[in-house]
Amino acid sequence: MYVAIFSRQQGIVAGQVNSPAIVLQRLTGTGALDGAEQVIPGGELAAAVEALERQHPRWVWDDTSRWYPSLLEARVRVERCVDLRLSHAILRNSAVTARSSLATAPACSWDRGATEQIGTRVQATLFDFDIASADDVAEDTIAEFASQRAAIAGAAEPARIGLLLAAESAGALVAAEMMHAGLPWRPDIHNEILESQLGPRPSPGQRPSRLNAALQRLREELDAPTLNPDSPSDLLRALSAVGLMVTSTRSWELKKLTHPAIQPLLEYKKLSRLLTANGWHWLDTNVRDGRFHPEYVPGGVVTGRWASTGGGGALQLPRQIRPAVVADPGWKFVVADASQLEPRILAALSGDRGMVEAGNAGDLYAGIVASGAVETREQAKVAMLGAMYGATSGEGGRLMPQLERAYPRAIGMVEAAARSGERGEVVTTRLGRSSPLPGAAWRASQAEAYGENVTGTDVSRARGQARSWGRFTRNFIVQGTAAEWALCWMADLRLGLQKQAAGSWITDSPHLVFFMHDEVVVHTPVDRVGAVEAAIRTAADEAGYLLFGAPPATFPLTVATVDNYGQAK
DNA sequence: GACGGCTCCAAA
DNA sequence: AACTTTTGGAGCCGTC
Repeated sequence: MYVAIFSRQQGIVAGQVNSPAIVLQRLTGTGALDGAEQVIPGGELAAAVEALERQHPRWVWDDTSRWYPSLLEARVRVERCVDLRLSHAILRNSAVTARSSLATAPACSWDRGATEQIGTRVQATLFDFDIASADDVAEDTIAEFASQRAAIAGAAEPARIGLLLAAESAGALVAAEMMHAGLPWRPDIHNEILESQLGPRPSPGQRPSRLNAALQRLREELDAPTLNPDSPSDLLRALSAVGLMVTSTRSWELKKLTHPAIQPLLEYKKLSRLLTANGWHWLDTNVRDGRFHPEYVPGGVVTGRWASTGGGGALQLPRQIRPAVVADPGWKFVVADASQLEPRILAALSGDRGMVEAGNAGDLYAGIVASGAVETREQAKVAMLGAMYGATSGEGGRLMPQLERAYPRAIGMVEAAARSGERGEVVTTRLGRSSPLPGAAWRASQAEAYGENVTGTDVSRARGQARSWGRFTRNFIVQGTAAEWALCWMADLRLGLQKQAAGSWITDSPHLVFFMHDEVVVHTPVDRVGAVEAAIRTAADEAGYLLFGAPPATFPLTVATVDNYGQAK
């Protein structure tokens, strides 16, 4: 059962605008109307959704981030939804629905970004006096749903793309729920970490004492009393003045040098990073009432990974400050990450039995060594990374022929994806997310390399760009399919936890509080730890099954039950 | 003063 | 000089 939900301007009389009404409309699986619409005042939305939710509908709405946060504020949770905006983005680009009307139609409002859409559409509903355009926006929801269902039905394997859209939509629900719940955060412990590294919190505009000390030592050693180490050009000049010839000021580059200035410089960089990225200012602006509320952006990365935005930097949370993530009294964190996810995904995706078996022994890299393909675990690791990223030189590149002999199907698959990208073609993940086409500049420079009056520079630049796009498409199939696995994992885990919760509110029972590409954190009462761990493992098995069918490929987890996030790995 | 490009670094 | 992917954010710096 599907229920579309959208707003409609009602009772517009000679320039007088009432508050918008909400329309609920039951739909069939093809998007046909199923019964009469229900029109309710905006203020009764939460109650109406809560009542209908008992029938377990799949809510069809334009944008989860527009509807769900206010429902959660009213303590109303939904089980399932169709996020039309996220689904549209996938269907518009996917090779498996390329011939659908949805994909061949001209660009429309569904092709616009989330923020832009919110800005224009909400404005249109609230303030636009033109009744026709207001109604267009509302009715659009049902038409779009029907168009999407037709596109799915027309795909060669509707189940796969259908699963992807369900998982993507479930991910949007998870993101909203995690934003709502927040990640438990102890400002006092965060402050202790900052003070132990930087010194006491300085007054505004002042440098912390330890940072200042490092800066003064650096200036002395370089004999540069006004040096600003935050300015790369300033720093390069000062370094070369004392005979240190470097072309960049990256830390790993500086570590190779021997000079009394290097230690305070690296110290300055480390402390400065901590202060600017996760210092007191970050704490003041991102943590309130003991919770960090990061802003996730599902589908924010071309490969299907999530992005985050809003200054919190949720997906780059440094290990250094994770000890400030502390479970509530009587609660624990169950932290689980999918071990060696991407290489395992490649093994399963390509159906390379040898590589799957190497992984099923436990440690995939050790399994590769055991097969005789390479000599050390470290070699196995750089070789696999090289295969997935497209290393051409260094040890990774050098080991590729050996790896290819041992695992021809796996390596053949990423090589084929790279060649497709170099030709300017799209590649597609297991469930049907396709890579974007390269831009006009890329095409122009490729065409130019085959034209007249070409110089060697033109050709080598074009080839370089082609290889670069090939590395992107090579990685796309692996990173994108891994993201699909993670979405299925999280979607199934969410439902598993919800089932266990037996009707209690999200934050009163075990719930997801953090997600980072291949890792989840569940905040749970101590006595529920065992059941949570079981749900996490069941969900991982289910994700593997959904993507690749019955084993052989397994996706083992590393699970830790901890009081603070810093204790996990 | 706004803006974009650049460098650097955090994560997976 | 590097030669391996995807991101977000802070600060610098030149341009408008």
